Amino acid sequence: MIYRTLKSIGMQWDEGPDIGGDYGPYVQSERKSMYLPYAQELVKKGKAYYCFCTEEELSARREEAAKRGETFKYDKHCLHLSPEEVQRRLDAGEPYVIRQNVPESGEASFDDAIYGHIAVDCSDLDDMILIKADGMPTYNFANVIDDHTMGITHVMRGNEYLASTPKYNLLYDAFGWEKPTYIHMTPIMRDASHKLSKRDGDAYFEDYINKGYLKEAIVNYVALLGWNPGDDREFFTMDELIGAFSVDGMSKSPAIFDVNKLTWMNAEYIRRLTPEAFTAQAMPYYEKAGIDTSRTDVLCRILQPRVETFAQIPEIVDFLAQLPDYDVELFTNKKSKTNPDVAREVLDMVIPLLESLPDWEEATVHDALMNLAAEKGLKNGTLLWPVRIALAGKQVTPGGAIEIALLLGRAESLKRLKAGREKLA
RNA sequence: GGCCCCGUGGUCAAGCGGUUAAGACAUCGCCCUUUCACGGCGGUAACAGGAGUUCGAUUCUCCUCGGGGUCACCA
Repeated sequence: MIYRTLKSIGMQWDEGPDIGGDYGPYVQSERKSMYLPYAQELVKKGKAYYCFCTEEELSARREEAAKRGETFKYDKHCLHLSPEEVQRRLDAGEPYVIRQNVPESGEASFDDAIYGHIAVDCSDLDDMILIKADGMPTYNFANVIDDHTMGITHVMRGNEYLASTPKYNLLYDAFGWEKPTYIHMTPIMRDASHKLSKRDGDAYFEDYINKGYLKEAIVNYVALLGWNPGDDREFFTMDELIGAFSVDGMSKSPAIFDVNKLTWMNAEYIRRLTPEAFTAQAMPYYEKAGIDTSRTDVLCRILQPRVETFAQIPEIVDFLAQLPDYDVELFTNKKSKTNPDVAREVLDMVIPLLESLPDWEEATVHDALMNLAAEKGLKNGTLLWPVRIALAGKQVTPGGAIEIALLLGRAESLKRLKAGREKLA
């Protein structure tokens, strides 16, 4: 899913398990044999040591410490084993792990591109396990070896690693390796205290796509979470994003994901679509709504400025497919100066007028209706409100009476108008 | 609990010792109008709290409070 998502938004990578590259293998299980020699090198340098303490023993001690309200820290017991004893136990095939030998005092630190200098006291650090009893490296260790052997220069990752990075850097120092540039980033949050998480049921990229959001809008919105370009620009294509990006604009504090603003931005993207692009994106939703698509020009005109996500389309146009069962009270509207009595008179004039029209072109329908209003000295609204209600059977519609008439076509329009007149009888 | 990090309106987010504390979303009002939108104009709304430092703190320091992260033979 991650590959799919990255590809669909146009993100590319130079190497990886899927496309290969010069620094492979890229799958952990295919690399397992390369870590032990590095750990042994550390042992030789006195920066690591063999440990024969069992897991059971350790977890018992950990529990005890927890009971006393203390933080458990390995006491370096096995560091003090004599070389001879270590060799003897190794030869005897006793299970062992290799632990990092963290100095008893001093400071471990690094400089993060966003957070600056991060330092922790070595005395607070535990001698973490580098190689497990099964010979596999722990993530902590593999992470360092992999980054170095793969020639990684910049590490961008979640800031949950902020506190443990100084400890990893002790390893770089022990090997005498150059450290990468670290850029720790805040997570995107659901609310003030929970991060956004697909696992916890939060909607993710593909969910939004399925809800009718445009991928460009999602990328644009998310890019602005935890980063700002240094000016007031808000709309970016991927290329513009690449050009404008700088670590300087990244924020130290987490940002809460606001669907509201995403939705607004999506609406902006929709409005900027060409009519052709809009129609192409909207078509599946037209079909879902079961509406006639012979006038996509009119559909686009009324929907494009109104819709915030494509998924809203079926509900908004449902009345086109089928006239809802509506109440005559809908014909009442104070501002348009209309009520059932007025509506009856209006429909009595409009129906024969529309029946007599030579064609059903927009200009023809429009002019006929407007001229009638002018002739009778009626407000446009007074004439058009009843027509729209009879055509749509709904108080709120996208577009006005004329547009709806065009979408419905002559026969259906007249049928609905007459049905409306019936209701008013 | 120890250690690390963070803290400007409801949300995103400028600000980097002196500002009427930007802008955007949301919200409210007005205008436009053929309903609803779109669009235009305007309003409400913030420096978590307390001590310092300084002529002057949103900005620097410390403490408190709040939130997050991390303390595995998981990654």
